Amino acid sequence: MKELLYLKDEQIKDLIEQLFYAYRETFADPKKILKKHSFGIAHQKVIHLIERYEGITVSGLLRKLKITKQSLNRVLKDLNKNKKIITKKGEVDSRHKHILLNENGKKLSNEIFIEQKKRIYHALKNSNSEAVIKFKEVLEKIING
Amino acid sequence: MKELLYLKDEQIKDLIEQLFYAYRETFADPKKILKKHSFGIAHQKVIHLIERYEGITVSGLLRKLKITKQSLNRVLKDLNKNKKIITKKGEVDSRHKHILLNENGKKLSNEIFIEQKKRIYHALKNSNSEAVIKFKEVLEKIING
DNA sequence: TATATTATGTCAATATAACTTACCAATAAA
DNA sequence: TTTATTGGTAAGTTATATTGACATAATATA
Repeated sequence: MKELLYLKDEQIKDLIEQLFYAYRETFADPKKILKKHSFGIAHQKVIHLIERYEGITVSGLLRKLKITKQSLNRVLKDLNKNKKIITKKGEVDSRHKHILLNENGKKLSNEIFIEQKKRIYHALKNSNSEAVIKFKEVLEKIING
Repeated sequence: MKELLYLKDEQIKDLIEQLFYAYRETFADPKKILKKHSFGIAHQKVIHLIERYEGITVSGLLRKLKITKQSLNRVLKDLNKNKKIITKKGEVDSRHKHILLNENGKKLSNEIFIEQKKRIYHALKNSNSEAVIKFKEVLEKIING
């Protein structure tokens, strides 16, 4: 039977640690830009999701972020007050509130992405396409338990 | 010239998002165990590092965690009060304080790891060794900017 | 139609993890 | 001897999130 070195505890611990560093660094990169707008990592994540899932509802955000609505509401209020988002009442189900970035928000979203992109871009550029595919595959498996 | 699909913005955004989910889920798994000891994710990270780098110094932890010493000190005090760690004055440089887990701490560290391991283990088990190697390679590149 | 559920919002209090600024003592290095 | 490093501490603040309770409107279901 083949020895599965990468299933050894030390390897797994190493991976857990690296996952932490990779997450932290990736999400720390746009800090300065956020600070200029008095925003933090919570706003960053919400902006990211609104950009990617245009028209996402409040409950949609809650499911993705896994935070309480009180917590999310603070962030949405900030984004609203600073004129980064607009909302639209659901046409089918008028309880739904769909959230979108306005021009101002799109601009900020892009500034954030430019900063965050650098690190990932360089990492992927220095890897081959197969490595990137494998990387995403493993990530996916980690997420889905 | 070859189209590098994985370098497209949408792919990079996807990856950023997945990195967040993977980190969050991985570090959320041992929550219940930590709660039993009135510890949080900050304690979890410190315990992890002390276990992996036995005898690590305070400044060593600070470099890895990238937090302030006031913040770290709160955690170390908690771990001390709850008899999870011991400290040793440096023999070469007596300014250094080396931190180690005692039996109690090792036991807790292991309980935490068992929970955290499941998710990663299954992800790796369902990937081939090459995928795992590639995964770590890309992670490393992300960390090192 | 009456009732239950869902989606959203809000108030109040609390917790966790971090921060800033400042200062101090011991030790080691230049 | 001056300077830098290592560690500790005090006081106050901020960011993000929590719990629990309550409220309104809209939709779904019995």
